[in-house]
Amino acid sequence: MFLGTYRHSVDTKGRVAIPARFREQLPSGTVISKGAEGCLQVYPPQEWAQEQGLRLGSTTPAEERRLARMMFGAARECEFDAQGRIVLSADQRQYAGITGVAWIVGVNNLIEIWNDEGWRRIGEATPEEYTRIQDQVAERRRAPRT
Amino acid sequence: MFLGTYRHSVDTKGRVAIPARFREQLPSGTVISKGAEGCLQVYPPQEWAQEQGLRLGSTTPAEERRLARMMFGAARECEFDAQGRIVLSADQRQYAGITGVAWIVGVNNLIEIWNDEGWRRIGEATPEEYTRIQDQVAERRRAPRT
DNA sequence: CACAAAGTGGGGAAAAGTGGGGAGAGTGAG
DNA sequence: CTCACTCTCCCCACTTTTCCCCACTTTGTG
Repeated sequence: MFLGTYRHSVDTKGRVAIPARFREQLPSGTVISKGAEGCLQVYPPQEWAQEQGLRLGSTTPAEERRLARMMFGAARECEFDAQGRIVLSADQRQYAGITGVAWIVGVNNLIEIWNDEGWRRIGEATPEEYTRIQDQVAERRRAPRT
Repeated sequence: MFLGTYRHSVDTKGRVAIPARFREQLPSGTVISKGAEGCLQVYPPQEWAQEQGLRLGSTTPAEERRLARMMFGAARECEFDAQGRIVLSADQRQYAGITGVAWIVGVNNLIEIWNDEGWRRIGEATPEEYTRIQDQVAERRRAPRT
Protein backbone atom coordinates (compact mmCIF):
# COMPACT_ATOMS: atom_id res chain seq x y z
CA MET A 1 0.00 0.00 0.00
CA PHE A 2 1.44 3.35 -1.05
CA LEU A 3 0.67 6.38 1.08
CA GLY A 4 1.85 9.97 1.36
CA THR A 5 3.24 12.80 -0.73
CA TYR A 6 6.92 13.52 -1.27
CA ARG A 7 8.59 16.46 -2.99
CA HIS A 8 11.79 15.36 -4.73
CA SER A 9 14.09 17.09 -7.16
CA VAL A 10 14.69 16.01 -10.74
CA ASP A 11 18.25 16.62 -11.87
CA THR A 12 19.49 17.64 -15.30
CA LYS A 13 19.81 13.99 -16.30
CA GLY A 14 16.13 13.37 -15.59
CA ARG A 15 16.78 11.30 -12.50
CA VAL A 16 14.36 11.31 -9.59
CA ALA A 17 14.66 9.44 -6.30
CA ILE A 18 11.73 7.22 -5.39
CA PRO A 19 10.97 7.48 -1.65
CA ALA A 20 12.54 4.58 0.24
CA ARG A 21 9.15 3.60 1.71
CA PHE A 22 7.83 3.04 -1.82
CA ARG A 23 10.96 1.54 -3.26
CA GLU A 24 11.04 -1.36 -0.83
CA GLN A 25 7.59 -2.37 -2.08
CA LEU A 26 8.62 -2.30 -5.74
CA PRO A 27 10.13 -5.54 -7.03
CA SER A 28 11.72 -5.74 -10.45
CA GLY A 29 9.13 -5.73 -13.22
CA THR A 30 7.71 -2.43 -12.04
CA VAL A 31 6.52 -0.26 -14.92
CA ILE A 32 6.08 3.49 -15.36
CA SER A 33 3.65 4.89 -17.90
CA LYS A 34 1.57 7.93 -18.73
CA GLY A 35 -1.54 8.47 -16.65
CA ALA A 36 -4.69 10.56 -16.72
CA GLU A 37 -4.65 14.35 -16.09
CA GLY A 38 -1.04 14.55 -17.23
CA CYS A 39 0.66 12.63 -14.46
CA LEU A 40 2.95 9.61 -14.66
CA GLN A 41 1.96 6.34 -13.01
CA VAL A 42 4.14 3.65 -11.51
CA TYR A 43 2.65 0.14 -11.60
CA PRO A 44 3.97 -2.62 -9.36
CA PRO A 45 4.22 -5.92 -11.28
CA GLN A 46 0.96 -7.34 -9.94
CA GLU A 47 -0.94 -4.23 -11.07
CA TRP A 48 0.73 -4.13 -14.45
CA ALA A 49 0.00 -7.80 -15.06
CA GLN A 50 -3.69 -6.97 -15.41
CA GLU A 51 -2.93 -4.82 -18.45
CA GLN A 52 -0.93 -7.50 -20.16
CA GLY A 53 -3.85 -9.57 -21.40
CA LEU A 54 -3.78 -7.19 -24.34
CA ARG A 55 -1.70 -8.78 -27.09
CA LEU A 56 -1.23 -8.11 -30.77
CA GLY A 57 -1.73 -10.72 -33.46
CA SER A 58 -3.16 -10.89 -36.96
CA THR A 59 -6.67 -11.24 -35.51
CA THR A 60 -6.60 -8.44 -32.94
CA PRO A 61 -9.44 -5.92 -33.56
CA ALA A 62 -8.61 -2.33 -34.51
CA GLU A 63 -9.67 -0.75 -31.22
CA GLU A 64 -7.46 -3.08 -29.25
CA ARG A 65 -4.53 -2.44 -31.55
CA ARG A 66 -4.85 1.26 -30.94
CA LEU A 67 -5.08 0.92 -27.19
CA ALA A 68 -2.17 -1.52 -26.99
CA ARG A 69 0.05 0.81 -28.97
CA MET A 70 -0.71 3.75 -26.73
CA MET A 71 -0.43 1.83 -23.48
CA PHE A 72 2.73 -0.11 -24.11
CA GLY A 73 4.36 2.54 -26.27
CA ALA A 74 4.18 5.01 -23.40
CA ALA A 75 5.46 2.57 -20.79
CA ARG A 76 8.94 1.68 -19.58
CA GLU A 77 10.26 -0.73 -17.07
CA CYS A 78 11.63 1.02 -13.96
CA GLU A 79 15.33 0.56 -13.39
CA PHE A 80 16.72 1.77 -10.10
CA ASP A 81 20.33 2.91 -9.76
CA ALA A 82 22.38 2.31 -6.62
CA GLN A 83 20.86 5.46 -5.08
CA GLY A 84 17.27 4.33 -5.62
CA ARG A 85 16.57 6.69 -8.51
CA ILE A 86 14.83 6.07 -11.81
CA VAL A 87 15.38 8.01 -15.04
CA LEU A 88 12.36 9.72 -16.55
CA SER A 89 12.73 9.77 -20.33
CA ALA A 90 12.60 13.12 -22.11
CA ASP A 91 9.23 12.11 -23.49
CA GLN A 92 7.80 11.32 -20.06
CA ARG A 93 9.12 14.56 -18.58
CA GLN A 94 7.58 16.54 -21.38
CA TYR A 95 4.23 14.78 -21.07
CA ALA A 96 4.07 15.46 -17.35
CA GLY A 97 5.59 18.95 -17.61
CA ILE A 98 8.28 18.05 -15.12
CA THR A 99 11.44 20.15 -14.96
CA GLY A 100 13.12 20.74 -11.61
CA VAL A 101 10.88 19.14 -9.02
CA ALA A 102 8.39 16.30 -8.90
CA TRP A 103 5.68 15.35 -6.46
CA ILE A 104 5.62 11.65 -5.79
CA VAL A 105 2.30 10.49 -4.42
CA GLY A 106 1.24 7.10 -3.10
CA VAL A 107 -2.32 6.35 -4.23
CA ASN A 108 -3.12 3.02 -2.56
CA ASN A 109 -2.24 0.49 -5.25
CA LEU A 110 0.06 2.61 -7.40
CA ILE A 111 2.27 5.68 -7.37
CA GLU A 112 1.80 8.91 -9.27
CA ILE A 113 4.34 11.54 -10.26
CA TRP A 114 3.15 15.13 -10.75
CA ASN A 115 4.63 18.48 -11.63
CA ASP A 116 4.29 21.46 -9.25
CA GLU A 117 1.28 23.00 -10.93
CA GLY A 118 -0.69 19.81 -11.40
CA TRP A 119 -0.28 18.62 -7.84
CA ARG A 120 -1.07 22.04 -6.42
CA ARG A 121 -4.41 21.96 -8.20
CA ILE A 122 -5.28 18.62 -6.59
CA GLY A 123 -4.29 19.78 -3.16
CA GLU A 124 -6.01 23.15 -3.14
CA ALA A 125 -9.48 21.65 -2.79
CA THR A 126 -11.38 23.18 0.12
CA PRO A 127 -13.02 21.00 2.76
CA GLU A 128 -16.36 21.80 1.13
CA GLU A 129 -15.21 20.59 -2.27
CA TYR A 130 -13.71 17.50 -0.74
CA THR A 131 -17.05 16.66 0.84
CA ARG A 132 -18.90 17.29 -2.39
CA ILE A 133 -16.58 15.05 -4.40
CA GLN A 134 -16.85 12.30 -1.82
CA ASP A 135 -20.62 12.45 -2.05
CA GLN A 136 -20.51 12.34 -5.85
CA VAL A 137 -18.45 9.18 -5.83
CA ALA A 138 -20.70 7.59 -3.24
CA GLU A 139 -23.69 8.46 -5.41
CA ARG A 140 -22.22 6.94 -8.55
CA ARG A 141 -21.35 3.74 -6.73
CA ARG A 142 -24.89 3.29 -5.64
CA ALA A 143 -26.11 3.68 -9.25
CA PRO A 144 -23.43 2.49 -11.69
CA ARG A 145 -23.58 2.83 -15.52
CA THR A 146 -24.55 6.48 -15.58
CA MET B 1 7.85 -7.80 -22.86
CA PHE B 2 8.56 -4.90 -25.21
CA LEU B 3 7.86 -1.42 -23.87
CA GLY B 4 8.54 2.15 -24.92
CA THR B 5 8.90 4.32 -27.99
CA TYR B 6 12.20 5.13 -29.65
CA ARG B 7 12.95 7.54 -32.50
CA HIS B 8 15.79 6.24 -34.65
CA SER B 9 17.15 7.37 -37.95
CA VAL B 10 17.09 5.33 -41.14
CA ASP B 11 20.14 5.90 -43.31
CA THR B 12 20.37 5.95 -47.09
CA LYS B 13 21.02 2.21 -47.13
CA GLY B 14 17.77 1.50 -45.34
CA ARG B 15 19.43 0.48 -42.11
CA VAL B 16 17.79 1.14 -38.76
CA ALA B 17 19.12 0.39 -35.28
CA ILE B 18 16.85 -1.71 -33.08
CA PRO B 19 16.96 -0.42 -29.47
CA ALA B 20 19.34 -2.51 -27.39
CA ARG B 21 16.59 -3.24 -24.86
CA PHE B 22 14.58 -4.94 -27.59
CA ARG B 23 17.48 -6.57 -29.35
CA GLU B 24 18.54 -8.57 -26.33
CA GLN B 25 15.08 -10.14 -26.25
CA LEU B 26 15.20 -11.15 -29.92
CA PRO B 27 16.75 -14.54 -30.58
CA SER B 28 17.56 -15.66 -34.11
CA GLY B 29 14.45 -16.67 -35.99
CA THR B 30 12.90 -13.25 -35.45
CA VAL B 31 10.76 -12.18 -38.40
CA ILE B 32 9.73 -8.79 -39.77
CA SER B 33 6.59 -8.37 -41.88
CA LYS B 34 3.93 -5.88 -42.86
CA GLY B 35 1.36 -4.94 -40.25
CA ALA B 36 -1.99 -3.22 -39.99
CA GLU B 37 -2.37 0.56 -40.42
CA GLY B 38 0.78 0.72 -42.54
CA CYS B 39 3.37 -0.21 -39.94
CA LEU B 40 5.98 -2.96 -39.98
CA GLN B 41 5.89 -5.63 -37.29
CA VAL B 42 8.76 -7.56 -35.76
CA TYR B 43 7.78 -10.98 -34.39
CA PRO B 44 9.96 -12.89 -31.95
CA PRO B 45 10.05 -16.59 -32.88
CA GLN B 46 7.44 -17.70 -30.34
CA GLU B 47 4.98 -15.04 -31.57
CA TRP B 48 5.61 -15.85 -35.19
CA ALA B 49 4.88 -19.47 -34.46
CA GLN B 50 1.35 -18.53 -33.42
CA GLU B 51 0.73 -16.89 -36.78
CA GLN B 52 1.58 -20.14 -38.51
CA GLY B 53 -1.92 -21.32 -37.68
CA LEU B 54 -2.76 -19.42 -40.85
CA ARG B 55 -2.28 -22.03 -43.60
CA LEU B 56 -3.40 -22.42 -47.15
CA GLY B 57 -5.52 -25.40 -48.12
CA SER B 58 -8.44 -26.26 -50.34
CA THR B 59 -10.91 -25.12 -47.69
CA THR B 60 -9.25 -21.86 -46.72
CA PRO B 61 -11.66 -18.91 -47.14
CA ALA B 62 -10.70 -16.19 -49.61
CA GLU B 63 -10.03 -13.60 -46.94
CA GLU B 64 -7.59 -15.84 -45.14
CA ARG B 65 -5.82 -16.72 -48.36
CA ARG B 66 -5.32 -13.04 -49.01
CA LEU B 67 -4.06 -12.36 -45.49
CA ALA B 68 -1.71 -15.32 -45.57
CA ARG B 69 -0.18 -14.23 -48.87
CA MET B 70 0.40 -10.72 -47.64
CA MET B 71 1.82 -11.68 -44.27
CA PHE B 72 4.11 -14.46 -45.32
CA GLY B 73 5.00 -12.98 -48.69
CA ALA B 74 6.19 -9.77 -47.10
CA ALA B 75 8.06 -11.45 -44.26
CA ARG B 76 11.77 -11.73 -43.87
CA GLU B 77 14.00 -13.06 -41.19
CA CYS B 78 15.75 -10.26 -39.25
CA GLU B 79 19.50 -10.16 -39.62
CA PHE B 80 21.44 -7.88 -37.33
CA ASP B 81 24.77 -6.37 -38.29
CA ALA B 82 27.57 -5.81 -35.79
CA GLN B 83 25.97 -2.49 -34.77
CA GLY B 84 22.58 -4.03 -34.01
CA ARG B 85 20.86 -2.73 -37.12
CA ILE B 86 18.54 -4.46 -39.55
CA VAL B 87 18.03 -3.54 -43.19
CA LEU B 88 14.53 -2.60 -44.26
CA SER B 89 14.00 -3.67 -47.86
CA ALA B 90 12.92 -1.04 -50.39
CA ASP B 91 9.52 -2.72 -50.47
CA GLN B 92 9.10 -2.55 -46.71
CA ARG B 93 10.20 1.08 -46.58
CA GLN B 94 7.75 2.00 -49.29
CA TYR B 95 4.87 0.16 -47.62
CA ALA B 96 5.50 1.91 -44.31
CA GLY B 97 6.35 5.28 -45.90
CA ILE B 98 9.65 5.40 -44.06
CA THR B 99 12.35 7.75 -45.28
CA GLY B 100 14.63 9.46 -42.79
CA VAL B 101 13.34 8.51 -39.36
CA ALA B 102 11.44 5.60 -37.86
CA TRP B 103 9.55 5.20 -34.61
CA ILE B 104 10.24 1.87 -33.01
CA VAL B 105 7.55 0.90 -30.53
CA GLY B 106 7.36 -1.99 -28.10
CA VAL B 107 3.76 -3.27 -27.99
CA ASN B 108 3.90 -5.97 -25.31
CA ASN B 109 4.47 -9.12 -27.34
CA LEU B 110 5.88 -7.62 -30.54
CA ILE B 111 7.59 -4.56 -31.97
CA GLU B 112 6.22 -2.11 -34.50
CA ILE B 113 8.02 0.32 -36.81
CA TRP B 114 6.22 3.48 -37.89
CA ASN B 115 6.87 6.58 -39.96
CA ASP B 116 6.59 10.04 -38.41
CA GLU B 117 3.07 10.75 -39.57
CA GLY B 118 1.59 7.37 -38.68
CA TRP B 119 2.93 7.30 -35.16
CA ARG B 120 1.90 10.88 -34.51
CA ARG B 121 -1.68 9.92 -35.34
CA ILE B 122 -1.63 7.11 -32.77
CA GLY B 123 -0.25 9.32 -30.06
CA GLU B 124 -2.44 12.36 -30.55
CA ALA B 125 -5.45 10.83 -28.80
CA THR B 126 -6.83 13.07 -26.07
CA PRO B 127 -7.14 11.73 -22.53
CA GLU B 128 -10.91 11.48 -23.13
CA GLU B 129 -10.45 9.35 -26.23
CA TYR B 130 -7.98 7.19 -24.40
CA THR B 131 -10.50 6.56 -21.65
CA ARG B 132 -13.25 5.85 -24.18
CA ILE B 133 -11.15 3.30 -26.05
CA GLN B 134 -10.13 1.67 -22.81
CA ASP B 135 -13.78 1.32 -21.83
CA GLN B 136 -14.72 -0.08 -25.23
CA VAL B 137 -12.11 -2.76 -25.05
CA ALA B 138 -13.06 -3.64 -21.49
CA GLU B 139 -16.67 -3.89 -22.63
CA ARG B 140 -15.84 -6.14 -25.53
CA ARG B 141 -13.84 -8.44 -23.31
CA ARG B 142 -16.69 -8.83 -20.93
CA ALA B 143 -18.99 -9.83 -23.80
CA PRO B 144 -16.92 -11.50 -26.50
CA ARG B 145 -18.27 -12.58 -29.94
CA THR B 146 -20.09 -9.35 -30.66
C1' DC C 1 24.86 15.10 19.77
C1' DA C 2 26.29 11.20 17.07
C1' DC C 3 25.27 7.98 13.83
C1' DA C 4 22.68 5.99 10.13
C1' DA C 5 19.70 6.38 6.33
C1' DA C 6 17.89 9.02 2.51
C1' DG C 7 18.41 12.29 -1.05
C1' DT C 8 21.32 15.20 -4.44
C1' DG C 9 24.88 16.23 -7.78
C1' DG C 10 28.47 15.39 -11.02
C1' DG C 11 32.63 12.99 -13.52
C1' DG C 12 33.92 9.51 -16.46
C1' DA C 13 33.93 4.88 -18.55
C1' DA C 14 31.16 2.07 -21.33
C1' DA C 15 27.45 1.24 -24.37
C1' DA C 16 24.36 2.65 -28.00
C1' DG C 17 23.45 4.95 -32.18
C1' DT C 18 24.99 7.08 -36.76
C1' DG C 19 27.38 7.51 -41.07
C1' DG C 20 30.28 6.10 -44.67
C1' DG C 21 34.11 3.42 -47.27
C1' DG C 22 35.03 -0.60 -49.77
C1' DA C 23 35.26 -5.68 -51.06
C1' DG C 24 32.63 -9.26 -53.28
C1' DA C 25 28.49 -11.31 -55.52
C1' DG C 26 25.04 -10.82 -58.81
C1' DT C 27 22.91 -8.56 -63.03
C1' DG C 28 22.48 -6.63 -67.43
C1' DA C 29 24.25 -4.34 -71.62
C1' DG C 30 27.47 -4.00 -75.21
C1' DC D 1 33.06 -12.64 -72.58
C1' DT D 2 33.95 -8.41 -70.47
C1' DC D 3 32.85 -4.32 -68.39
C1' DA D 4 30.12 -1.26 -65.73
C1' DC D 5 26.72 -1.03 -62.36
C1' DT D 6 24.01 -2.14 -58.28
C1' DC D 7 23.20 -4.27 -54.02
C1' DT D 8 24.61 -6.52 -49.88
C1' DC D 9 27.61 -7.12 -46.20
C1' DC D 10 31.43 -6.22 -43.27
C1' DC D 11 34.38 -3.06 -41.17
C1' DC D 12 35.92 1.26 -39.09
C1' DA D 13 35.35 5.93 -37.01
C1' DC D 14 32.81 9.27 -34.67
C1' DT D 15 29.08 11.26 -31.62
C1' DT D 16 25.70 10.90 -28.18
C1' DT D 17 23.57 8.79 -24.40
C1' DT D 18 23.42 5.87 -20.54
C1' DC D 19 24.74 4.20 -16.36
C1' DC D 20 28.04 3.21 -12.78
C1' DC D 21 30.60 5.10 -9.11
C1' DC D 22 31.99 8.42 -5.68
C1' DA D 23 31.23 12.32 -2.61
C1' DC D 24 28.53 15.53 -0.27
C1' DT D 25 24.25 17.31 2.08
C1' DT D 26 20.07 16.71 4.45
C1' DT D 27 16.91 14.29 7.29
C1' DG D 28 15.64 11.27 10.81
C1' DT D 29 16.49 8.45 15.00
C1' DG D 30 18.41 6.67 19.24
